[in-house]
Amino acid sequence: MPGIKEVADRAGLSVATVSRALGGKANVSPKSRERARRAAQELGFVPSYHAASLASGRNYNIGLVVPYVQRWYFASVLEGVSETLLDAGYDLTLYNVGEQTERRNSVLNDFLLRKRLDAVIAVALVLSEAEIMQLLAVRRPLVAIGGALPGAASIRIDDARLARLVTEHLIRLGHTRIAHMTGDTELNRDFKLPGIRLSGYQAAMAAAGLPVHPDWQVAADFTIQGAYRAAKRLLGTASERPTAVFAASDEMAVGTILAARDFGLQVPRDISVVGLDGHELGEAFGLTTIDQNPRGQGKLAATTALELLDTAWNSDADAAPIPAPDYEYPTDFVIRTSTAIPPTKP
Amino acid sequence: MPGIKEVADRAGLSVATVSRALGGKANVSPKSRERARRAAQELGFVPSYHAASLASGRNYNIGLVVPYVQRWYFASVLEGVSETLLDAGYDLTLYNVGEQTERRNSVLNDFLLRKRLDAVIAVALVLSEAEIMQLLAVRRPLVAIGGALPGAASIRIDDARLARLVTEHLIRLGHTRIAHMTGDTELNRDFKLPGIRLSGYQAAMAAAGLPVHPDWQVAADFTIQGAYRAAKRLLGTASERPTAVFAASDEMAVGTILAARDFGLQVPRDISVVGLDGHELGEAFGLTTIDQNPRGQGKLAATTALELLDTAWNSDADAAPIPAPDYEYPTDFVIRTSTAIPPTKP
DNA sequence: TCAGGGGCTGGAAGCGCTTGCATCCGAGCC
DNA sequence: GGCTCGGATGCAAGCGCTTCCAGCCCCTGA
Repeated sequence: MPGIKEVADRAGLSVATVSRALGGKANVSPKSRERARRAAQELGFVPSYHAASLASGRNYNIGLVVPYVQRWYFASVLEGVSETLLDAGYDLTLYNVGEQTERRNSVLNDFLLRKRLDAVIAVALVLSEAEIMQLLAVRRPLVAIGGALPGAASIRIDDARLARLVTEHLIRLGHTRIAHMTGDTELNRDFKLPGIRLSGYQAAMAAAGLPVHPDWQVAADFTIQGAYRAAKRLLGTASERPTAVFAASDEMAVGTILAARDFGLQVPRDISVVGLDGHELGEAFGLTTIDQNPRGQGKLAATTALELLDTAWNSDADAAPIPAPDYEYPTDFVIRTSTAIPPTKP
Repeated sequence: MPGIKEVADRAGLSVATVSRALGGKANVSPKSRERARRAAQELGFVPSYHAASLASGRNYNIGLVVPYVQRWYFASVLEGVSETLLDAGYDLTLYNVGEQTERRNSVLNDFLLRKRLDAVIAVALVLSEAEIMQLLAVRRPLVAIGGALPGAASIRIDDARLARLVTEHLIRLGHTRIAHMTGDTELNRDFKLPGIRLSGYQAAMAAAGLPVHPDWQVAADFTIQGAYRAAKRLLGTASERPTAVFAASDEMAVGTILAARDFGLQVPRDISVVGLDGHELGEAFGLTTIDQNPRGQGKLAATTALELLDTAWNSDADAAPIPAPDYEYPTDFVIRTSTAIPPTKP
């Protein structure tokens, strides 16, 4: 495998000049640059990232921490981040930490801090203050999506407000018996999202003076199949069946629609269903939802991380800490055909 | 940030001994090892991966190349790989290359060869012989899943045989008008899987002497929503409606079931549907399918890569190339309630 | 004409580890 | 008791780059 030395020899230049030439640095004559390029090309030279990182302190590698790659939201964020980073010539190191706190911690300690990541993007990650301090102490950009981390840059949507919005949509249509399918937090107590969306629902109901029957709050695991089972319970046994369901995710909304169909209920004639996410599947089900475009959020997060890195590298090491931006990502209320006025009493 | 030098000073040992102690190498007295450990602990020392890699040639980093993280199959493989690697203390560098050949190539050239990956796991990746040579030339383990690469280790299932199996299941039930929903290869001509499963279907039909009506072969993009649209075309316009559909993936099978329901067709009374994959969603739909456990395949692929690395590092650099194992992953025929005997003619 | 200055270049010092080699020491042996 | 042997240790040479710094050359302006 050729090293930069071989390239230098072949180009008739010094190692230093070749390094500058290939690295796009200034102070290299066009002629030398071209010679270096050609020599590298001919030898099939590929610089060693490790050596370059060691010498320069830059890694061109950003870490992404997600709890569940399998789920639509996280996979979408991942996709967005991946695309942006790939285009920028950065590597993406993925930490799919799952719900086990233990693994999450070992990831934080053993990996994130090992000086090989330039920045970290954390999706729906809840950290203790000490952990955040630890991460910020290494002076690397930290970007949070789907759950802010104090001190870190963040891309977020106002989940409480959006949850309230969709609930109000149902209320405005005339519904009074509105159920909510929330997220299961048994497996991961750190996962705050379900609680936030739930609070938006409750706020809207309270503001409208509507009762929330305990049976109308069910929990599922954010998957279609989980929601399907939960909705069967909801629609099968609720003493007074709700006329509308707000599911905390589109996948769960779809599961709910499927369960409703199984009971012979027509959506939206007999029951209205709304979700919140913007899942591609929503269209096939005519699902009314709010599109939060997680892929776009991922792209924005990656861009933000890259920008922060740029600023960091172009400023003094002892300069004031860079202020971390906080973006509220725009969302889109998509009204389709899964919502309508409630059925008139038979 | 403390370096190994600080640890050595604090422990009253040499840098060399500390390195050996923390690296778990032999020839270190228990006492020194303990002292080194404690000093490292107290200083919060974290070794620099780059320096270690540069010096040792090991990266503790494995690359995973997938076309679409968003899809169930790939996300599942990713999950399996990720879990195994995390447990082994390895990093996972993800390359979500998408369908663009251009990006795929730049990934191969600029990233994979940059000496920072110990091994590469490629999912459903089709490479030219030259590309494979290039990858193997760097003498790093290469493991393929979902599409073998000549010369590389591979984890695979016999897609043609399995496709034939599910088709035969329908034939055995008495179906003669069996449609097939295949994969869309427009976006990515490299994606061979749809063709292979299609051939299994055709083989089974031919062997049974059954006709394959041109209208009975439709294509979709492997998503529920895509299959839903395609199935609407299939079931809406087919001159003679099929009594059974074999969808090339579970997601497409689900889309087909949804479309059938929209036409007032009951599954399996009016129409039988089978998939092939083992998607978690299958259970909620009573889907008959073959479970190929991609998560398990991912775990096996990671394990294989780690084993190959072990062997490589414990053998001479000039030793004979390590034979690449080829595993056929076991599958599981899951018969549920989406298949039954065909309806009797009205 | 000559000093000054800026653009290029190359030498060499690291970056922070790992590891081959030489050294040292204590235990076991004759 | 002297000698051998092997485990434990430290020294120092890298790993393959980047970048500081000094030096060179040539162009400009006085």
